[in-house]
Amino acid sequence: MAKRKVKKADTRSRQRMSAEDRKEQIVAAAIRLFSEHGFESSTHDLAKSLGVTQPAIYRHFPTKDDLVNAVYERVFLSEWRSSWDLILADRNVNIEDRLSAFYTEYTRRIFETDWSRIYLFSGLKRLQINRWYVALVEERVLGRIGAELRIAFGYPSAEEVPLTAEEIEALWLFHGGIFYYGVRDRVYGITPKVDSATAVELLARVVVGGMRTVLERIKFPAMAG
Amino acid sequence: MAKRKVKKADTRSRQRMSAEDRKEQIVAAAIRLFSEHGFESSTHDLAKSLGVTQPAIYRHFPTKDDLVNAVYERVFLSEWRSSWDLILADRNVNIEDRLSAFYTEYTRRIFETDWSRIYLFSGLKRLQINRWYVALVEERVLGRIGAELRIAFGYPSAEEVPLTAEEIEALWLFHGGIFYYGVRDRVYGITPKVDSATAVELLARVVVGGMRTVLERIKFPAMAG
DNA sequence: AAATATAGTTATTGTTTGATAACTTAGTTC
DNA sequence: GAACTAAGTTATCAAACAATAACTATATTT
Repeated sequence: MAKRKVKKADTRSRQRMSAEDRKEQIVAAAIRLFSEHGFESSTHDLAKSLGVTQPAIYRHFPTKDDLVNAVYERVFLSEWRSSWDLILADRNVNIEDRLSAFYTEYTRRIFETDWSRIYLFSGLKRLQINRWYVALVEERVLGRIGAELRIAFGYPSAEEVPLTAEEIEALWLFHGGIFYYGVRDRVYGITPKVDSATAVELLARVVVGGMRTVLERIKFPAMAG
Repeated sequence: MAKRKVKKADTRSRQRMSAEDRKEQIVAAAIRLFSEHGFESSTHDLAKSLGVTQPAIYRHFPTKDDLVNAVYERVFLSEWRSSWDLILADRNVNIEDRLSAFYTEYTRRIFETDWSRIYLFSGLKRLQINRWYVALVEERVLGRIGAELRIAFGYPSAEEVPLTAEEIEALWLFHGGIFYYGVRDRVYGITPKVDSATAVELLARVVVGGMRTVLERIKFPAMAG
């Protein structure tokens, strides 16, 4: 990988890659480039970063749009780790520690520089894929956390009394809060004063403290007194 | 404004604007265009939206970059309302209501579609202006709120014991949370299930509940017990 | 009403961009 | 080892872009 650049002018001895490998490599380089300069980055620059000519990209992707879509898929459709669900569901652990453990894992993904920047670049286009992702978070993260908090605090379960819009929205405040920690760091390039582990601990703490206050003010029909 | 388009071909009767007015008009149109499609929007499209030719813009702005900077200034340097400071400082009102009132006013600005989208577009460029704005928020919003919470909860004042990095970061979680409410709505185009007034009320509630928990765990040197 | 200043136009330029066509050569198949 | 496949190149294109030059016509000044 480092050696190729040396034999720059001598195209005769250039290594050729399998279509599959090259395609992967192009997507990976595109993610790096797009996350830094947006999806308007030129295919010429992309090719340069790979040490190939610009038409070479068009052998693997019919249009630039196809490449962009491949980037979306690679970034957003990277599989949802089922271990994340398990962390939240483990009632042997207290809820604050579960939240801390979950967000430690989850932020490992969303705090990746590439991930958060690509997410915002695409979000600004109001794409369907962002709507889909937001719905996913609401269902698999916030819905789960909301349900566990109900149990932890001794309120009716989410099966008995579905989570209210206020509960979900309050959970969005916290979720958005930790996401925005990553935005300040990775997107704006402003290093926060506390490291991400501390931020996650703080998050777990304020979720518990804050949601207790939210739940106190909800009138649950089936409750005594 | 509506009439001009009719006499399209007849340049003889076109109204001319003063340089000052036209400059204002161009900036206003640029904010609309850039907030929707980013700063890479073409000067041709901008001119079209104004019903003038593209070189006309270059009479008022030497380069596109100068226009972009004019947009930054207009969006970010819109004056800081001193009434915002007063709302937070009024100790005759309980802290939750103050927070609610403050964020009602503050979100009126940051939830403007133009504002939040331009903010993110420029943030993705890691511009100095975003660093400056983040520092402003930290000082004039979070610093103030943190200080008032200390008083409200009976802890040592921020003058006696400066706010800790954890306190500021916890306040960032909430602030980022409400900002992200606006992002979901205005940037991604996904309408949240509760309106912004409710979101602000929830915010005030969880700030009070959450920060109480955060402050409980801080060891204040001068405290008895 | 002539002279001056200037907002806006038409026409054009040099670059950058996504994309295509025709060719070359590295690797594989028989 | 000849024939074939396909990864990659060179050369080129048309459209879109920021920017400039030269001109036109509308105000304002005198």
